[in-house]
Amino acid sequence: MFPTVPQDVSFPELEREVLEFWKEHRIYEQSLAQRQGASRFVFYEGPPTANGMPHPGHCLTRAIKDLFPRYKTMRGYYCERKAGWDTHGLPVEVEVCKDLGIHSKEEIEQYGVEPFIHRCQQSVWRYMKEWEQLTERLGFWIHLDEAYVTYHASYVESVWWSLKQLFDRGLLYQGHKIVWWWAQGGTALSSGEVGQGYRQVADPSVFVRFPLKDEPGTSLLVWTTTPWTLPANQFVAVHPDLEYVVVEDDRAGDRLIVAAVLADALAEKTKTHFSVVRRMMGRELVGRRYVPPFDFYAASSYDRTGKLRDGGEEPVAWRVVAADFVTVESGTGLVHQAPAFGEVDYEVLLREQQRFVEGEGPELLCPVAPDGTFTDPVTPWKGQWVKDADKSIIRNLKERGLLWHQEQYLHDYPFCWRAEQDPLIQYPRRSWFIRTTEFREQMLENNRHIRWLPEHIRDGRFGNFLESNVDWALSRERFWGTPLPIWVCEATGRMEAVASYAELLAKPGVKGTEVWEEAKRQHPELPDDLKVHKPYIDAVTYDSPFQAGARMRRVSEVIDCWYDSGAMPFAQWGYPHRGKERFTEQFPADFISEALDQTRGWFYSLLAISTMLFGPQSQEDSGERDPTTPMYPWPHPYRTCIVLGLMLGEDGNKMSKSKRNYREPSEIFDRYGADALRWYFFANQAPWTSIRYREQAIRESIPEFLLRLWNVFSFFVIYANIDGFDPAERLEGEAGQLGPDVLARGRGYRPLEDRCEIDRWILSELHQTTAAVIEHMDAYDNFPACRRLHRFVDALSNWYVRRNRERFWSGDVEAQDKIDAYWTLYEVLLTTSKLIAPFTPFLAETLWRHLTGVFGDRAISSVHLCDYPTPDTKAVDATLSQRMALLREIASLGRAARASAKLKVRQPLARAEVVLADQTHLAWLQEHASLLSVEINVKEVEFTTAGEEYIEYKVVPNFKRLGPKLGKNMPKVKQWLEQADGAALLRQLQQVGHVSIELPDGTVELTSDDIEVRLQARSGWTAAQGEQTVVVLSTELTPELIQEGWVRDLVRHIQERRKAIDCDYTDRIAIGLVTESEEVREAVRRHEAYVRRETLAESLVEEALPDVSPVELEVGGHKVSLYVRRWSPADSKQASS
RNA sequence: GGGCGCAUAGCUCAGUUGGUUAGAGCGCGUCGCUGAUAACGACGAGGUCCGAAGUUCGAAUCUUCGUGCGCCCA
Repeated sequence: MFPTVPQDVSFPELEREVLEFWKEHRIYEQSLAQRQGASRFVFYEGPPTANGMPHPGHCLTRAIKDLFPRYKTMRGYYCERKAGWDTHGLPVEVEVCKDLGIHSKEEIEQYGVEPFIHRCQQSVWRYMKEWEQLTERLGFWIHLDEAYVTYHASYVESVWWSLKQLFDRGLLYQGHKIVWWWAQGGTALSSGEVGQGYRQVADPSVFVRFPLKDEPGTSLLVWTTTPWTLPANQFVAVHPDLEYVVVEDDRAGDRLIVAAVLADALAEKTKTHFSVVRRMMGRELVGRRYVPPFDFYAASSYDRTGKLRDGGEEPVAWRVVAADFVTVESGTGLVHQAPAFGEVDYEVLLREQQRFVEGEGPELLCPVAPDGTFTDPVTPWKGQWVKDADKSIIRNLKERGLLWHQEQYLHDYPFCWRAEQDPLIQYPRRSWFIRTTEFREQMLENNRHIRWLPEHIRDGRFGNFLESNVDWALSRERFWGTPLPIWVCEATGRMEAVASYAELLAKPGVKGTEVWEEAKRQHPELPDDLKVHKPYIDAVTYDSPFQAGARMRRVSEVIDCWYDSGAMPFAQWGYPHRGKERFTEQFPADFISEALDQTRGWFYSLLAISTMLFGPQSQEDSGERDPTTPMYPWPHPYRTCIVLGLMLGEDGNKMSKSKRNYREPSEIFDRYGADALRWYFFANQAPWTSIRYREQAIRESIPEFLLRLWNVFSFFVIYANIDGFDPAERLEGEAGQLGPDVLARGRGYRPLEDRCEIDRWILSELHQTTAAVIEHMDAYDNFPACRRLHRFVDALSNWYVRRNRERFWSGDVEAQDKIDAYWTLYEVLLTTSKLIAPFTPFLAETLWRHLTGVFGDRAISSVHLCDYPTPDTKAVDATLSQRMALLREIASLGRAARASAKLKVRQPLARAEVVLADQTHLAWLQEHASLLSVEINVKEVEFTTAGEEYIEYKVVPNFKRLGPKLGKNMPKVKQWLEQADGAALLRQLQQVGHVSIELPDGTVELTSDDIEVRLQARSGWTAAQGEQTVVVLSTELTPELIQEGWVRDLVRHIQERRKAIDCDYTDRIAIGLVTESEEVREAVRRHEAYVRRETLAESLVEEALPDVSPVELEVGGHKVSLYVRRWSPADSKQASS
């Protein structure tokens, strides 16, 4: 006996049982163990941060990450799944600062770096439990207890090793980076933080004359909203392809140069008039020298020149340069450049520096201290906060006659998100860079070998990003991160990188390790991982190899945590200090997947680091590639990457907790279950389309798929139990995975070819589905795979079971046809549970365990330990599938025809005539008329291809075939066919084999392959038409047919009563019928056997049953009182006596 | 401002190499079926396939331009 299937199934409840089963029997571990030694399928987990709560978007990522490893495992691969956590970085520091109620770097230092770091380390795990619960509840199989953690010492040391490689190859260098700087707090802000602090303010907007050096009386008119940056001016930028004009200002009488299109608007500003003197393109201005607004620097070096790389000399600064970013949206078309205080300006400086021989080009001029006050040589405002100096600077310009115009300008400007009064400024900081630009070509080449899904990421978003690669700004002036492992000689400034803590300890004259030892003594609970972190690592110094007596001290920075995550292919194993073998086995990854926002994040950091480390030596590396570091062919470190779309909330906005536009994942699991959520993700759209999270759609995946399959399963169990069909009792010995080979040993299991057509059909569908699912999944395309599964379950439920009910519920228990039906459905259900296992692992497991439990230990205990089914091409019968599809279409037309005649299906009809466009399947359909007659409840079905009585033939060209042949004549042929007599045409085709059409430019011969026949029902018939078929119904009703309809109505009412009085499927009943209608009584008498068979009635009497309350019905317009009660053993005795 | 993507039924989305009746689910209405079925089936209403131009015998599909939205960057 199969375990009884619960009446009201609760998927969440079943899933909890499955989770317990998996845990108790370590199914995941077993699934791995049994693939030990098989080819590997390598998966990398992109580490989430447990510092924030997981939301439905994370469920999608984790569901996809689970799907393919499960699939590949069932397909025979060995797929390890090591979890990971991203633990470093500013977000963690910010959380801790929030708790402490502090903000600035200074405040952190006051609080103490040491206790601060301790708090960071603890804060990392804030939502760990939620993440682990979600992971497990979703059914994401991954080794959580062996997760890699980016702050762990072994991880940090791996990162150090990689950085030392880069350092030794000359790929790490120091430069400037222009950052958004909070001067009062002494800290840079991340782009996220800057984004939060924008607000609209009015700033001074000034138009300043920069007189041309060699053309007295003519000035560049330059615009800026940050007057305080004017003392640091180094260039003026123009757009090379923009037209500029020299104008005479009627008011002032001097000449100005501005962008041509802006001239009028500018004149308007000062109510003056410009007369154009001369026109020129921006590029003609390039190189012209001007007098800067202040001479703090120019006084001493205005005439300084430098040697250019391609020969010649040029003044280093205060000249016009070309730049594409110049626009005419506002200002004058000439842009003041202060490279110290603008990121774009700084790029201009870098570009200029590139043109000069090293050391000869312009230097960065920065007369502002980190606290935001002016320094030397800007003596007049020295010590003043730059923003406060604006007014005084403007006054100064005015006094010297350089200020052409001044106004207020409303724009968005960032302020510190915590200290709202403090405007941020762009400010240069010393920073460490990785020379990634030198690997641009290699990264692009590597990228070309990656399989991206969707494809456009490769040449689109990601490719473009690589094209415009800039050096990776690696360092962060923060506290909680991987310390940059570079030690500097305090005397010579020379540096070296260190690859591990052990290497550091082995240095001569090491001191400072006691700081950590002391901390550990005081707080024994501190994890040892902290010793490689600030502040402990900063205390470690050693003797300089560069100068006797000098010490080596670590630089103060930590690194960008994106570098951490990109190092995971080797750092997760602690490579190369340990785990060499693990690394080699698990590199590169076959598959990774994250959301689109990772293009510039993890996808990039992985690719960049791997390309530099494990790719060939770049031509410009100044050092030597370490020969012990392996080199890999492209692509690495990942071969396939599914880029998931972003998930929006219910309202179409970004998911946000405060907007409550989504429900917590845990609640979704409780309401609908993990399978419902997973199926919603997998089966509703390609994973890379951005999706709108819809709870309704999650709910719908239950009836649409899960429940539909469940009902088929429940149907099978109910009848198998009633009939005592027990596969375990029919099958001796080992049952294993219960594949076709095993089932074939079952008693009564007949080879496919002996079974009836509909059994062969559903198995053919099953194998076709299997083949298609495998094909799609091998291409990482879960969406079409799910559609095929969905279609199959629909066919199973709505055709196979529906059309085979009688086989299950009537007849001899041992009849071969019935046994065939059981074996067929059993096999289909088993295979289906394997097919869906990677997608909806819980339902699959429940089905499997219910279906195979009867075998006890003889069968594999979990579907996830089975192999994925393989299609048997011999079982596939494409013609049969096609024919059955046609039959289903005809049935559907039959129902449509009934509906249009308002004849309900319970009313039997005498005849249906099916007219077909061609006779290909005619004979087959005739053989299956009975299937149809039951389905649409007609006594007789006839098929014909000659139905001119009911229909008209319309002949249309086969466009796909004829198009290339006929070309421009296509419309003429179409028209000709439209006008022709379809029936005559068909006759001619059948008899002669072709028709000839005369066209102005020749004759066209058409065979029957060149045309398609469409049918159109003639009016006046109860008919429904498809493209190739018309179904015509005979609507004439005889008294016999009407009576039969009544009886079927009655049977339905009785069945409803059975349900209402809670009868078991096999319970017998007694029926009493009381009606005044002799016609109804006669109908019942005539069909008594049928009624009793259908309703399992032991007795059927024309009187009231004692002690039973009747239900009042109407049958064919006649009142009927119906009495139904359960038949009891006592009744049997009475009856027999 | 640049890059990438998206735009198809009231809603959420499919639509295979261009082929002539553009589909599904949900929702709505009508009818039906049901002793596996919180189901299911049929029918109906609902579409300028974002707009314009082009290529083609033929365009939701290819090209160009434009509009709107999203994301990333500036």
